[in-house]
Amino acid sequence: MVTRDSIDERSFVPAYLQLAHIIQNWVLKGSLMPGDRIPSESELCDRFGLSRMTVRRAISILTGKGILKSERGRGTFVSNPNTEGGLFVIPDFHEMLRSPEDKGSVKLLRVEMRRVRGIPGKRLKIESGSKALYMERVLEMNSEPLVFDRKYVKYDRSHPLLEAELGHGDLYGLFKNNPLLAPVRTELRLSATALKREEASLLLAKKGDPAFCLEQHIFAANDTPVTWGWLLYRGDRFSFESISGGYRQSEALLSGSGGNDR
Amino acid sequence: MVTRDSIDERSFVPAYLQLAHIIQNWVLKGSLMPGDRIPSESELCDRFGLSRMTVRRAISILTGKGILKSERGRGTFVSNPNTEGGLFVIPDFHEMLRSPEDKGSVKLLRVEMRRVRGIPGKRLKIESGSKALYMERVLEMNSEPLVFDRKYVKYDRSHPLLEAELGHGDLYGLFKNNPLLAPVRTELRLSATALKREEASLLLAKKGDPAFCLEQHIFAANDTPVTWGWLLYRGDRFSFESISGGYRQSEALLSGSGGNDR
DNA sequence: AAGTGGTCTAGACCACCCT
DNA sequence: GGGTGGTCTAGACCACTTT
Repeated sequence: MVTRDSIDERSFVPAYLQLAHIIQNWVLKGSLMPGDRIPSESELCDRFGLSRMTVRRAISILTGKGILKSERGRGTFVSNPNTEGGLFVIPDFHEMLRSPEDKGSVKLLRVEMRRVRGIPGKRLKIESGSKALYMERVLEMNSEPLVFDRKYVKYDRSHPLLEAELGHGDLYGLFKNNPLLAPVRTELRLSATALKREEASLLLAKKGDPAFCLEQHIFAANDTPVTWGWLLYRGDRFSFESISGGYRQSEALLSGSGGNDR
Repeated sequence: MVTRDSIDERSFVPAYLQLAHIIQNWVLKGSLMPGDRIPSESELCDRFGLSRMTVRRAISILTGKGILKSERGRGTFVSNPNTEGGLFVIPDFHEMLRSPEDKGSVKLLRVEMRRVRGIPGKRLKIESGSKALYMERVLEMNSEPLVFDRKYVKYDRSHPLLEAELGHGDLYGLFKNNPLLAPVRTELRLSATALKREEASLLLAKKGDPAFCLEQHIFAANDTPVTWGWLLYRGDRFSFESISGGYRQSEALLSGSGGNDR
C-alpha cells in the first residue's frame, strides 16, 4: 500500500516515472504542502541514486502538470491547485463513433451549394457572393440523435466531393485525398446555448433545452480555412470532466502558433 | 518572414525551442503532412549540429502537444489533428477578479450550518445528519453578476471560519490557515443547463437562460473531501477557446492520480 | 544487420538568487 | 561564494521494427 520511496531498478517502469510518482504522492499525501520547497535536484540525485537528467525529467513531468513550479536560483515548489479553473478534454465525436459496444452513425440531412456572404464568407476567406458547400448532419449513437452539425466547407472544383463520403461521418476522410484541404489546425469555441425550435426537433429535444455549442474552424496548411460551422451537443447527454486535478498546465505546452524567428 | 531552418547560437531562445518551432512550422506550412515521417533523430542531430538529447527535447515538446507521435523502431510521424475534440481551459474566476482594469467582487448571500444528508453528505464523506457549512455567493464583475456559487464545506470545529473571510472571495485563502483543509486536488465536471427561476433572478437573467454548470469537488491531502457544490456561469457572458489547435495532448501529461507501485 | 526511438549517465557551463 | 535550476554534450545500452 505504501509506496516505498526508492527506485526499483528491476521494475519495467522507468526510473524517471517512478520518481515522478513518488514526488506526486508526497503532495497528495500532504507530506509536501502547497508552497513548500521540494528537495533540490542534486539532493534527489544523491537520495535516489540517479543522474541529474533523470531527476530533472521526473520534475519536468510534474511542472508540466502544474503540480510543481521551478524558480531559477531558488528551488522547486509545490503549487496551489486551482479551485475552479481547470483543463477539459472535449473528445472527438468520431472517436466515440468507433467505440466497440455503442453503435454510432451519421445522418446526412442536407448538402447544397450556397452563395456565401457575411460571417461564413469571412471565416472561409472567400469573396462575398461566391459559392461554398453547406451541409447539415445529425450524429447518432444507438439511434439516438446527440449532435447537430452544421457547417460551410470551401469548395474545390478540382476535387469534387461525393455524397457517399459526406454520409460516412469522418470529416477527415473527406479531405485526405486532397492535400490542399488536409486539416492541419483547428480552432474551437465552446459556449452554452438554448436550442431553437428547428434544432430541438432534429435532436428529439424541446425548444429551449440547454446544449453545448462548439464553433468549429478548421485550417489547412498556411492557415487556409477549410471549414466553418458549429455543432450542438445535447446538454442532457454530455458533460465533461476536468483532467489534471485542478492544476494549471505550464505555459510551454499551451503556446500557440509555432513561433517565428526573432 | 521565412524561418531559416537553422539554429541561431547567438539567440537567447534555447536550441531545443528553436528546433521545435522549426519542425512545427514544417507542419503548419504543409511541407510535412499528417502521416508523414519526420527525419530521424540522428539525422536531425547531423543537420542542425545538436546532440541527441537536445533534439529529443524538441521532439518531445511536439509529441506533448500531440502534433507528433513517436513509434519505437519505426520513426516519428505527424499526427492528424482532431476536427472536433480539443482541450479547453476554464480559467479560475478568482484570477479574473484580480485583473487590473475590471473590478471583481464577491457578494455573500447566505452562510449557515446545515444538517447534511444524501448526495452532499456522500460527497463530503460525512455521516448523514451531521453538520456542514452551506453557503451561497454571487461573483460579480464591474457590478454585473456573472457566477452563482453554491457549496457545502466540511466544518472543522478546531478552526472556525470567520464571516469576513468568506466574503473575501478567494476560497483558497479560507483554508490556508488550516493544513487539514488545504486543497490539494480538484475534480470538476462541466455541463450545460438552463437557469431555474431563483438562480436566474440572482444573476439578473431570465428563467430558462442557458448557463455553464461547473460541479466542484475539492480534496485535501489523502483524498479528504473539503468542499462540494457547483457554480453557474451565465451562458451569455462566457465562452471558452480551445488550445493546442485541435491536437490531442499525449497521455503522459494527462495521467491522473499519481499512480502507485505496480 | 541496420536503423529507429527510449532510457540513462557523468560530466560541463551558465544565469540567477541568497547571504 | 555557494546553492539553485536551465541548457547542452557525447557517449552508452536497450527494445523494437524493418529489410
